[in-house]
Amino acid sequence: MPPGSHPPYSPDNFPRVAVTVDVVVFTIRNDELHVLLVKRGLEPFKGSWALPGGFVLPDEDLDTAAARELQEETNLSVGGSYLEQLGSYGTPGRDPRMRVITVAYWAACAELEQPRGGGDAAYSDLVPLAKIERGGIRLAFDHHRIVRDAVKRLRAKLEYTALATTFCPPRFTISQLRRVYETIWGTRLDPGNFQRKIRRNPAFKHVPMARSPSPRRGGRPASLWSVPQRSAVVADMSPMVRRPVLPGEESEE
Amino acid sequence: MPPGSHPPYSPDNFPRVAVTVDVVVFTIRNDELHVLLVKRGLEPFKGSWALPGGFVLPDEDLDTAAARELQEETNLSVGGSYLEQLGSYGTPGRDPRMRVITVAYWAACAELEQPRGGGDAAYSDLVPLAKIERGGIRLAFDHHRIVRDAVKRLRAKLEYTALATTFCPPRFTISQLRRVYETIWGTRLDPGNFQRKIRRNPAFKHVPMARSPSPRRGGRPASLWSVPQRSAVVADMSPMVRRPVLPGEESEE
DNA sequence: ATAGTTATTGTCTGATATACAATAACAGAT
DNA sequence: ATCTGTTATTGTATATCAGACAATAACTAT
Repeated sequence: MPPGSHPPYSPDNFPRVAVTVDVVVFTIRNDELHVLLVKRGLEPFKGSWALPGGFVLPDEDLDTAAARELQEETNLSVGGSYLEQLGSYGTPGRDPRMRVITVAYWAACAELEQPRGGGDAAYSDLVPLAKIERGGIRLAFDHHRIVRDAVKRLRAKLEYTALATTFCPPRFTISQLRRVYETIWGTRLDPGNFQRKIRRNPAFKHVPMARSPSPRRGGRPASLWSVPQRSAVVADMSPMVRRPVLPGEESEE
Repeated sequence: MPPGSHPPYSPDNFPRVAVTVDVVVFTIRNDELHVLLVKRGLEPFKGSWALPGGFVLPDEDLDTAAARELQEETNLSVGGSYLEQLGSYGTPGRDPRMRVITVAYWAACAELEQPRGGGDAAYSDLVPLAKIERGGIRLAFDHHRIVRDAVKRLRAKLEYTALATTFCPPRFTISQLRRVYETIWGTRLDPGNFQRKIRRNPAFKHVPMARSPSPRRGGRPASLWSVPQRSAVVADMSPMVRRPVLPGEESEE
């Protein structure tokens, strides 16, 4: 067979491959970025943490499969969160049993209830990303790489979209939103400049009359904002500049 | 079966899926952006244009499969071009024969020789993107959507990387590079400001002594530049702003 | 009333984009 | 050699914007 030829293209003659979707679900809890993981109950990697995921069903679109996995693991409708395809991973041997190609997705969610281990997962939980990045958690398959890629994309996307709002409730204060940036980027942003940045962006709408509920430790109550157009969340916005972490600033307080 | 359950995960029990890679190969010819297409010789969509692509081989990584397809169709080593995963497309029914999920890639190449129809393609050719965007070409499967997504990504990536250089020879003039931007964005950029922009970027190195060969119709000869670090091609650069097309400017000359 | 805290607005400075003018360095024609 | 046309490159002025940081505003708690 000359190089470049392919096996005949018929339903009975093609390489045997399984296709799954895996989802990197991000949420913020206690001002820390967390990722939803499941503890594997079966070999291989039994007992390791892994990304929630599973087979793409025979008549299911990829996006649908990812939304279903997200739903199954979080009991959260996709409506309130953001879900985006990250990329596909198919290095031979990534699953020791057989050839598995996974289409990875990532999701940004506001406030998740404590996971209860739905689906076929033995157990699931939110794990601080810092712990994963520090290498404190062994992930199954190539899921460490997938998480790394997802975090990179998340951080990049905050710069030029209003995606940070998906980590907030529908109505939020500008400070809450700033906190999201600071948490995910690990930086500190100037409150005044951030304020202007948001107010100048027409995608953000003032919620009239509304004031932030009970400020925790005093302070002027903040006005509430929302992004009425769901589409505006991913629309380009003038870039939010990512400042480097100042030494000693990480461990403040 | 409760909702959220999956079929048992074993080599003999998983949905039957075929996985292919398709590549959107971009190149510039006569100051026009072109896409490499193949004319299908077999049903379905026999006689239609389609993206070059094929099965992922049993022991092949996804990137490798894409590079192989690129190589087969262009006789071009991947070294001289840029290849990146675009995303996966797996809507049920996108291939009428069976469930096929394709991992799409896109590539940017300088100067392709006239395609000769290698691989299993009946015939291949470079087609002006404008013709595709105008709807003047019927593409097989969901390849129209894939091309649209690839173009979007290409245009976006020019803004904040030095990727435009992959459409140029190893040593190029700043005007050549500007032409690439103008061609792909369909805009006109200020020569003076563009010049400064490039010169200020440390990724671009002056080729000492070298002058551009024979200017076509007179004019001061330009100095030559290169991007020595391959990695710098995809490194962030200060954004190149995309200007809207001025009315009547498209059809100038 | 006072101190402490967060929200919001003002101000200043430096960097950068953009428009556009001015030079520089060539080819070709006269 | 001079003049004209063309492209490359440098200058300049204006507007905008980010970033630092000061000043108010509007609360809570004491």
